[in-house]
Amino acid sequence: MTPRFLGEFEQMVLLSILRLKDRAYAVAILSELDRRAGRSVSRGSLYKTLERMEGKGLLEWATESGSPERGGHPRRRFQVTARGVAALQESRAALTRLWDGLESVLEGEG
Amino acid sequence: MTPRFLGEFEQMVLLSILRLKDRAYAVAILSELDRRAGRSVSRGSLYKTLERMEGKGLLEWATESGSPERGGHPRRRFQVTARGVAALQESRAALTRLWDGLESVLEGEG
DNA sequence: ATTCGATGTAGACATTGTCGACATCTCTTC
DNA sequence: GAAGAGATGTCGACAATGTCTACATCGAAT
Repeated sequence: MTPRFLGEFEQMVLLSILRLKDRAYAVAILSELDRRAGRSVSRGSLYKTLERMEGKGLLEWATESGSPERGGHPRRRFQVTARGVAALQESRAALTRLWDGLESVLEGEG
Repeated sequence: MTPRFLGEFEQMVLLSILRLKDRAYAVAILSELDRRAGRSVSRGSLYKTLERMEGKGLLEWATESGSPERGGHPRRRFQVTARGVAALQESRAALTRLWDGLESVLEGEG
């Protein structure tokens, strides 16, 4: 099993977790994705991707027991592993190299 | 059918074509992908992706009749459409927004 | 108990990513 | 002029990702 490349959604999810630091809960990731990347997906989609990436060792989570105000029941806090960070760095480096020199074409908002 | 996002490979292929300008032939794209993104795929993989993106209007091609020195038989020259460029801009903008502020984490080469 | 809001799970299916094998077309070279 | 070789391109199959909807739970407020 070759350590394949990150899918584009996987990349965004990992990035969102990193941004949220210690506040990376599923729902928060969902809204970060929506606000930052204009990407709104269902919870199911997110969880599936989260599970798959856990299987690949790109992220991990800790289950926290019920918190007060909210629904008061356990939820998971996600965290990107060192391996996940490395994968992110590679993806970024590759894209950066491809973008290099194309700024004039790639600028502008559609 | 929602005008979905670009897959990560699609993104790289489009970018390679843009970089090659008027020299975007299949084999050239393949080596650009390899050199710039460290991504080596088979010709079959590339053609499949090219066909699919043509179907989505992200790129187009012109068939050139046999050239001298080479195998002397027709080959296709690819070109990214306005729509493809727009998709590329969106993907880039989304990633940029997610990366913003994470430079310290994303730098370094694994 | 019933409903509600916050979570998480399961199963199904569409889209992308990836190959290897096969088919063609010319130019060489016997 | 048939057999190879090199450059293209085409096909069919299958694995990996992306995506949804429906369903199950738990605790709080009814």
